[in-house]
This record gives sequence, structure tokens and C-alpha cells, in this order.
Amino acid sequence: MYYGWRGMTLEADEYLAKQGLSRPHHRILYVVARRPDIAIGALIDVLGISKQALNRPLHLLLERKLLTSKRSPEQHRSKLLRLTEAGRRVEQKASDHERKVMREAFDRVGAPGAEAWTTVMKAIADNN
Amino acid sequence: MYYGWRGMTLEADEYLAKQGLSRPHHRILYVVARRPDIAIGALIDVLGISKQALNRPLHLLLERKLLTSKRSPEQHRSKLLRLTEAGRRVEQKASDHERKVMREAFDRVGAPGAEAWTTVMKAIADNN
DNA sequence: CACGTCAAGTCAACATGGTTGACATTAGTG
DNA sequence: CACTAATGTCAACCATGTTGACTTGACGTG
Repeated sequence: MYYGWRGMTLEADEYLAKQGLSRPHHRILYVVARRPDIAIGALIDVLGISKQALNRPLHLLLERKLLTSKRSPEQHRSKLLRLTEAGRRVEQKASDHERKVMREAFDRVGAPGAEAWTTVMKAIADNN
Repeated sequence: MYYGWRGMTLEADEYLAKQGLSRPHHRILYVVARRPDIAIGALIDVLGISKQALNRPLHLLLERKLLTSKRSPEQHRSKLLRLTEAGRRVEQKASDHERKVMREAFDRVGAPGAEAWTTVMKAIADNN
């Protein structure tokens, strides 16, 4: 399982490294891609890390203009995060590396096998 | 996938923490359990970490008498590692937590599903 | 036997990705 | 105004790794 995780993320990590980014950056991009306009507090909850730990990678992404943050119109306290075009591109490319690996693996077991894999992973992940 | 890995190791990590141990210690115990009389150099290769990184956790395990090391009879240069009874107990308990989680997940998809899961994981892991 | 080499052990500096705690800023709310 | 919520920032610290340089003990061979 450990080696599985590593095998999946290896190529993506290499791509990210070329962009001067790493896993935590990708995790942020990934979450924001799937939940546009997420607030920072919510992001912290999803990632399960402290705001201080989030600070560094998040700032880099804002500087690089891969993310934008703006105050919400009415709920002016929180800031909403969104991917820029460039951010979307990076997130896509990085995730594509991972998806490619998964697709190839799924091809070996067919659709029912892929479904079984997903069921197992969900069952394990829910074990909190 | 990330959450899957975490779900699997969570309980085991909690158990290990109570013993004042953590993931690297378990990795050592796990490997030595499956390859008794393994030399230190070989252990380094299997774990894929540097000897300096191995040093700390390994020493703790020797101090705690979860492992023994003795020079090999004829090949006196290398040291052979072996679990003590206590070491075997700890390794079993920690691994049992992980195995329990997996077994429950596999139960939801039956034997063919479990096999598919394994095939997928191997395919991914080989992607080096 | 001296010398080279191999396995292991040790010391130090550093990187990464986190943690806690304390405190500041900014926006809304009774 | 006083309070609370969401965010931001500073500093000290920890775990787990890295590289490089050096030591020690056990062989093996010219």
C-alpha cells in the first residue's frame, strides 16, 4: 500500500518539482479545484493541518498567481479561494499524471475490478 | 488514496504511539519479522533510507529489547537482526490493526474484488 | 604483517512539513 | 463600544529524512 501510494504520486511529484512546487501545494490546488470559492478555514479543515502550516504553501500559490483570494460579497469575514487559469493548468497536469497511472492499473482488472478497488479504498478511508 | 492510507495506518499508529513508537519503528519491525537474521545493510536497502536515518529508531528498538543484533558466526562483519518475543508481540499487534481494517474492507467486495484490489495496487506500485 | 576494503556506527549541518502558543488585524454584530 | 469570528503572522519546536566526513572492527590478500 505504501509503495502503491508512492507509485501513484511519483510522476506527479516530479512534474511539480519542476514547477518549484510539491505535495502540499498540489493538495491545496486539488481541493480548491473541486470546491471553488472555498473559504480558508474550510480548506484547513479539509486538509487537516494547522493554519500556520497552510500559510507558506498557500502564499506561494497566491504569489505565483495560481490562486486568487477575495472577500466574499456579503460574508466579508472569510476569503474565497479560486484557481486562476494558470492554476487550473498546473492542477490538471499534476492530477493527470496520477490519473494516467490509475487508468493503466484499472485497465488490467476491467470495470468491475476498478469498482471493487474503489469500494475497498472507501471502506478503509472511512475507518476513522 | 491518501485517505485510504491514513485510514489503514491510523489505528496502528495510535497503538504504536502508546508504546512510544511510530511508523519507522513499525517498518523496521515489519521487515525484520519477515526476514529474520537480516543484516543491517540489507535492511537499509529494503527500507530505502540512509543508515543515519535508520540509526535512531533501530537503536531505540534494541534498547527496548524488541530486537537483538549479533554478529554472524562466519561472516563476522555483518550483524544479524532478529525479533525478541516482545518485539514479535508488538509487531503482531500493530500489523493486526492494519490487517483488521483490510479484512473488513475486503469482506465488502468478496474474494474476486480483493484480488482486483491487489492487482491494481501492484500495478501502481510497479510504476517506478 | 601491513594495507586495503567492507559493514557498521557516529557526528554535524541542513531540508521539509508539520506542530503549539501567542498575538495582531480586519470585519461584522449586539 | 465591546465582543466575536476569520484570517494572518511570529517564534520555538519536533519528526523524519538527507549528505558528507570520519571512526571502528573484522577480514583478506600480496
